[in-house]
Amino acid sequence: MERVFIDRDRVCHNKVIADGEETRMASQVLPTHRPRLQEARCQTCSLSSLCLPLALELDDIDSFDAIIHRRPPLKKGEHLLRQDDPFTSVFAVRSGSLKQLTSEGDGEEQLTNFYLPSELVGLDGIDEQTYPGSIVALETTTVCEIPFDRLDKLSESLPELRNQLYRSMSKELRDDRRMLRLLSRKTADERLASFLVNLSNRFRRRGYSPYSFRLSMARADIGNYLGLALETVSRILSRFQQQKLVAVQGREVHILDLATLESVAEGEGCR
Amino acid sequence: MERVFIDRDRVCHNKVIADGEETRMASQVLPTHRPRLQEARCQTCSLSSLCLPLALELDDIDSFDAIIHRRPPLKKGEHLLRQDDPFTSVFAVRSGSLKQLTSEGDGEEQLTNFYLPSELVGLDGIDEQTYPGSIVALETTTVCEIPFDRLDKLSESLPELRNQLYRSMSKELRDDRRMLRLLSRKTADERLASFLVNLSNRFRRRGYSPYSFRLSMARADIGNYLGLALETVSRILSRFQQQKLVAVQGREVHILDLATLESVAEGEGCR
DNA sequence: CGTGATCTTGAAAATCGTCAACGCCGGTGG
DNA sequence: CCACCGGCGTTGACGATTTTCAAGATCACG
Repeated sequence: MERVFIDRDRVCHNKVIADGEETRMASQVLPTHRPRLQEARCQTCSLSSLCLPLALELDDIDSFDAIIHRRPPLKKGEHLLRQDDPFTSVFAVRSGSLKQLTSEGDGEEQLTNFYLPSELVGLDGIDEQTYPGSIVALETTTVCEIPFDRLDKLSESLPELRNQLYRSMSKELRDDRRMLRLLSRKTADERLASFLVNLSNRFRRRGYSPYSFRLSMARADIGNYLGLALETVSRILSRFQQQKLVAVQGREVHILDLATLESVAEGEGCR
Repeated sequence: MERVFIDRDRVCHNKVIADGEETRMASQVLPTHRPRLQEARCQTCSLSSLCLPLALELDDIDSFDAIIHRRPPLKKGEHLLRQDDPFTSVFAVRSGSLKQLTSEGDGEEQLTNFYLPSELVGLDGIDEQTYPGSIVALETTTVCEIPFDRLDKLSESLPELRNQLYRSMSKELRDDRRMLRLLSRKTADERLASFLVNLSNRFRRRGYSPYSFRLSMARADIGNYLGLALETVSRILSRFQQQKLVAVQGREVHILDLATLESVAEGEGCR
């Protein structure tokens, strides 16, 4: 009756935590003349190798840096923006994490994305000039605001920047397709495994341990995102734990057997 | 036991048929010197108001038109490109329709998108410089090939073109989010209703009847796309027919009660 | 230390998938 | 022209993964 694991296919695209170091830097906004929030510059940002200015020359980074607005940190649960707000900017996550919530008609909200440091928020607002979902901080989170009209203008003269922008959108499209596949063809076990593997990969890319991390989202968020009831998420995590694939307590995750987890995510194993 | 309809929420993003008139124009490729396949120009294309050059001045359309390659029509079942082919171009659908198939690992293929006339194919290949899925014609289909490097170059000097490109990608992102929502939270009935409503809207936008159209895809394709077994698709279409929401015979669809269909898609009605 | 949010676990219900058989349509070939 | 064949679609019955409902347990924060 009970399957050890389940399987069929693979991957997904999700996103989580990582309290970046730069949280400190901007975390207290002094009264009067703002103590150079701006001193956080792209040139010194530890994410610059992952972020939009990735391919730019130093001089060009300066131009790019000049159009950025740093924002005071968002606290857990605060909105960066709300669904249907007019589109003005895209945002790069500096530290912390965000979720995107979309509600249509009356129905409840669908969690359509998690955003981690270096990722761009808001690209899906360009077309209709409004944001298609609300963006909410999962923890203390800092973002860089990039006014889109100025970014567009700048991308005219900086082919590398333009290219990076195209690539960011393209990557998001590709990730979405993976997610479609996950929701359409994967079992609950495969979804959870995919989710964990994806997180692991994203942490690795950012220089964090791919084996130990803290989930910044609740079980309900995970379930909402993966198209599962939160109880199902909980149950399967427990089972993965029994099977020694992971050690989970609360939101702290340790991946014990990444290889097997990957094969579960891919739908190999049984069936 | 049997629910009349089911419901919760709404929308999706899919695509279908419409044998454009320009199919004729390019449909026989004569031997030697090619009978001016090129005579199909953006300036005379009936889709120009929906397609990339949408916002361009006449002169600029000429520049754009100059980089386009027209291709001989694809026959039903033929590949426009295959998954993992190197990314070189994006394609605008002139007539007919296409589907995108993505296979990962060993698993079977997931149908991730349908493409209708005026829509752009291949934008999700920019990032990794390979196409993330195969593109297959659902019927006789003609496309315009747009080499991406030249498009990118041209977009440097044509802000409207650049903008339109951003918007196309952004729209696809937004549609994907809708689709995520569909797969994640909607019942089978809601999915089918969403699918039909979405098709209806897309036909309307293109000047075709939103009430009568022909599906260019098989039930299996619809099921694959919506994350349902093809039997489920069939059953629910039958039920919709009983309920006088639609009249379906084979691939011919007549929408009888669009309003109710929309409310089913939105998840209103019961529950 | 208490209170509410979050998480876990159990049992029952239900939607949907799988298996299977049958019918329809179009095409091909005799 | 008719018959056979294969692809495609329909319908039924059964089974099962997952949801729902419910009750506790644990955690986090004040």
